[in-house]
Amino acid sequence: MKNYGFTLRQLQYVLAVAEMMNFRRAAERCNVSQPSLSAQVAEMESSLGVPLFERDRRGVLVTAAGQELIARARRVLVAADDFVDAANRFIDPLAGTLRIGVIPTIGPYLLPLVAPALRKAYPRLMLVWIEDKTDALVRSISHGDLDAALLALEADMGDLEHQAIAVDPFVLAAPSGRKLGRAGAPVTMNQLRGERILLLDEGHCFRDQVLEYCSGGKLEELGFRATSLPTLVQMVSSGAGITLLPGIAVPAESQRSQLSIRRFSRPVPFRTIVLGWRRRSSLADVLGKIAKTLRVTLESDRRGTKGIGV
Amino acid sequence: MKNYGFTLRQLQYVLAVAEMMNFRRAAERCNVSQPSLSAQVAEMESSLGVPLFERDRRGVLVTAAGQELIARARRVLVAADDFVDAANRFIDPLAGTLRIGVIPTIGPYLLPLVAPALRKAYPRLMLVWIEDKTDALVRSISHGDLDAALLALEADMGDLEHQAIAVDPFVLAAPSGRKLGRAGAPVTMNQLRGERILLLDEGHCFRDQVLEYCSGGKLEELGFRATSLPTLVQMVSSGAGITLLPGIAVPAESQRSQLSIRRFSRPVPFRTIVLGWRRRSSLADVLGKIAKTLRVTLESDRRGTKGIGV
DNA sequence: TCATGCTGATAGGAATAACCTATCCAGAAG
DNA sequence: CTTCTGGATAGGTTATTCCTATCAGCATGA
Repeated sequence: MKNYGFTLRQLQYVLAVAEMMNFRRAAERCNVSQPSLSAQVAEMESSLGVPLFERDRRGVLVTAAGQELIARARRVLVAADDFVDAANRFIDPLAGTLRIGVIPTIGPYLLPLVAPALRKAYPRLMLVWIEDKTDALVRSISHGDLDAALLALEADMGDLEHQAIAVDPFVLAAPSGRKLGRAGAPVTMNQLRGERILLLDEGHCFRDQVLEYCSGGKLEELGFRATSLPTLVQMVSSGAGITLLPGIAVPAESQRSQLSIRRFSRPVPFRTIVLGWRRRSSLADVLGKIAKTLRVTLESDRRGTKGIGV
Repeated sequence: MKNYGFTLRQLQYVLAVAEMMNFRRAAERCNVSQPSLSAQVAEMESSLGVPLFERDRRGVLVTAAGQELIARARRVLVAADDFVDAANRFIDPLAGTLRIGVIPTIGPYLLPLVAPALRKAYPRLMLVWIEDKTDALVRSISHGDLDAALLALEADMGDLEHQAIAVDPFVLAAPSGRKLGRAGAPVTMNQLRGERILLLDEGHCFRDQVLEYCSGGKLEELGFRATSLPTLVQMVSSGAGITLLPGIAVPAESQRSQLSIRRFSRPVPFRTIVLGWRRRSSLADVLGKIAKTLRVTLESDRRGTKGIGV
């Protein structure tokens, strides 16, 4: 039986240094004295035979070997986290804290709809929601900083396991004066030719989807950034152009008087909202249950308000 | 920064107990005294709050939680192994030992062809070959007992990453007297109807492929087991029936005088020989290089002897 | 120029964890 | 009723990990 020559704690220390790029702050973060941490990191480097950091007087540099090994160290700790999570779930399967990410074009609209149902279904489960763009969330999940995320299936989700929650059709938002085909009839993609289509900021997967669907239209790069859907809608209602909106955002965003919301003709553009998590996460079955709760909640909700669905 | 409450060594101990189903032998395997191991396992259980084993007087039972947690513990250690491997490769990228599995219908025929080239290309690399059936090899890889394996792509390889090495067309082996269509012309699948097709033992992926290709033929379950291709060929040459052979085995197995080897007409049945390894293995790039060496060696070899290829 | 503040490394001693040998206790087998 | 085989317990030793205090190199700013 081989001796690993390093401990989980040493891996934590190395990770902390890599993250903080500073031994003192890393030590603080780990609740140990700086000499202890220094000693452990040095011990680890000598037992591996490879230096991970270059100690310069003004800070820390990560060596090439360090880059590679730190990523693998993180994997070890993610697996270890998973192990303790699994153990805890044997004590109480539906207790503890879940950190769930959600993208900005879903979060503000979906969470109010589902939060009460989740609280009711899992009273001992503390849900923490973190809003960020898809790629940041996916990275956080694989680093073990998040347990799951609500994403659009159509975006690049990396290697996540997932379950569908809802289908979210897109609609057209135009200034209320603007005529597009026969009033009330579904809008076709052709009718968008020549229109100024306003886009969300870069990094939003919803922007990418709109770009793909509207590749025929005249896409407008704006002088300033539309950092959120409310901003975008504000611009549309003041006559700057038209835009697409996810159906889920309509109830909240269509309150504006200057705005006209129109359905698209088939094939209706849409996205699939999914809950995704790390492959082989110990939380997989709890997350599966939560996904189901979300799906059921939204389905029954849809029958009431016609908010989401195709 | 959280405290894991357990050490890598404790995980090793738990794994050893799970494998040996006996504390004393597990301790021996870990080179510690039985009380030390017992104490560490108990310590771990209490810090997790979940018992992993039931100590019965006549041995050890694994609890339900144990089953689940032991699998996850193994993943932690596989990640840790990977970490040390990665570190070692920074010391010398092409040194060390690689344990490579190979299936019985490939090993005896392919290894003699490639071993000299590998020794020449990677003189500081010690290659250990382990022969077993596909599912056992795949399991060993994911347990970290093997680094890679030579398999048929058409079999169920689980979640392995892989690179193709060669395409291996199948041929027909019949007793030399037997007539099938025009002599010398390629044999069609239809001409096999009514023939007694002998099959390899269960568990060989080659058997499954033959079953799939010949689903129209009259497949013979034999009274005794054909545990290897030489056995099978022996039976064919003594007139018990016909069989399919992988092309790679032809040079070695066609020496028998009573045997006639025939090509198939298009579409020629074949398998794809690949080198597969654990996803995100730290050895991925070394294994990639080895795969390339194998591919190149076999290609140049083929141009010489017409052994493999389509 | 010289104090000050920031890096990380070093020294010595205290606390903790891991280990060993010897022994114990309970059930199974002879 | 003894012996064997399972694992748990006791007490002392060794190894590891940690702490505080201090050092050394380099930058900044008075």
